Amino acid sequence: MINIKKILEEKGVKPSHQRITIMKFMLENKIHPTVEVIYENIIKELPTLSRTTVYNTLKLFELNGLVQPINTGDSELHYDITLDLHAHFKCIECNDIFDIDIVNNDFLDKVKDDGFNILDTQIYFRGICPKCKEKK
Amino acid sequence: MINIKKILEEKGVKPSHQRITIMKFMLENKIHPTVEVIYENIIKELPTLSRTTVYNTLKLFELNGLVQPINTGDSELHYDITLDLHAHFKCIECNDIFDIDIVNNDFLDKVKDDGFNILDTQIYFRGICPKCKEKK
DNA sequence: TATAATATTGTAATGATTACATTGTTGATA
DNA sequence: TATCAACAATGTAATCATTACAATATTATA
Ligand SMILES: [Mn+2]
Ligand SMILES: [Mn+2]
Ligand SMILES: [Zn+2]
Ligand SMILES: [Zn+2]
Repeated sequence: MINIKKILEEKGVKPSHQRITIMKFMLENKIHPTVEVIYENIIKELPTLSRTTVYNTLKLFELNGLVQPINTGDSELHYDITLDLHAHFKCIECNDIFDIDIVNNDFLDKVKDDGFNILDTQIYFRGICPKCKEKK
Repeated sequence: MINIKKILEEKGVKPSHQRITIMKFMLENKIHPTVEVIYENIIKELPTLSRTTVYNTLKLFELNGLVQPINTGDSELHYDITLDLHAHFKCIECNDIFDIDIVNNDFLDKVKDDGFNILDTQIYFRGICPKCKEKK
């Protein structure tokens, strides 16, 4: 049983009821949700929740290194609770976003050697996932 | 001297005056421009040009494999006339977007082996470019 | 030329996100 | 415990890139 309160406090985020509930959802549902998805799932538990609070909270989490934003090119921004370097695969059939391990990151060295100071790396694939491929 | 009309026709795009001018700009300025940047640069030459036409034209180019959209996470979409697989580096100081060669793409094989059918690959770095790094 | 097909234009609508003002909550202090 | 300040949550209005749509212009065809 993880202590969500402690996780927030360690990053300097005051653990309000809403923030704890949102962080709990992120930790228990690693599906790269959008603000809307988070809102729809939590509103049952927190009937007075405002969409603005979800927007504010995710931005606050991002600012304090608790989540990272994932831009898949569609209109809504996704958020990822997993912070270590990994790629994403978005299936155009089922719309799921899969985590893809990066086995070796030698390709970063080449960029650094060329004098670029890398602060963030995003690798993103679009295509058809194994499950949807089989269905056809 | 390249024949822009032919480039468009080969992809099944009728070479109107506006489309030729926009394609010419893309070919002569490989800066990953946004719709707004394209519009601001071409309006001098085509005073009656509408922003909507630029939006429509770029979408048409994209649909016909003449450009690819580049999503850097900021509000506006960028377009790239270079279509072969390469990465992008956006400098947070000067906001320039640099092309980064991908020396080997073995990492794609791993994903394909896992049963994913890749249709598009985007690799994106954020950080500080060599020039801006030197200035500090 | 007449007519149909296509392209361009300008304005209005959309929709995700942000700004802002108000209200609510918490925690320290007297 | 009552007061007060700091902070958080809420709801509505504004923003802004993009798209939808209808009107007009241009081009191609007969
Ligand atoms: Mn992920
Ligand atoms: Mn490029
Ligand atoms: Zn799928
Ligand atoms: Zn720079």
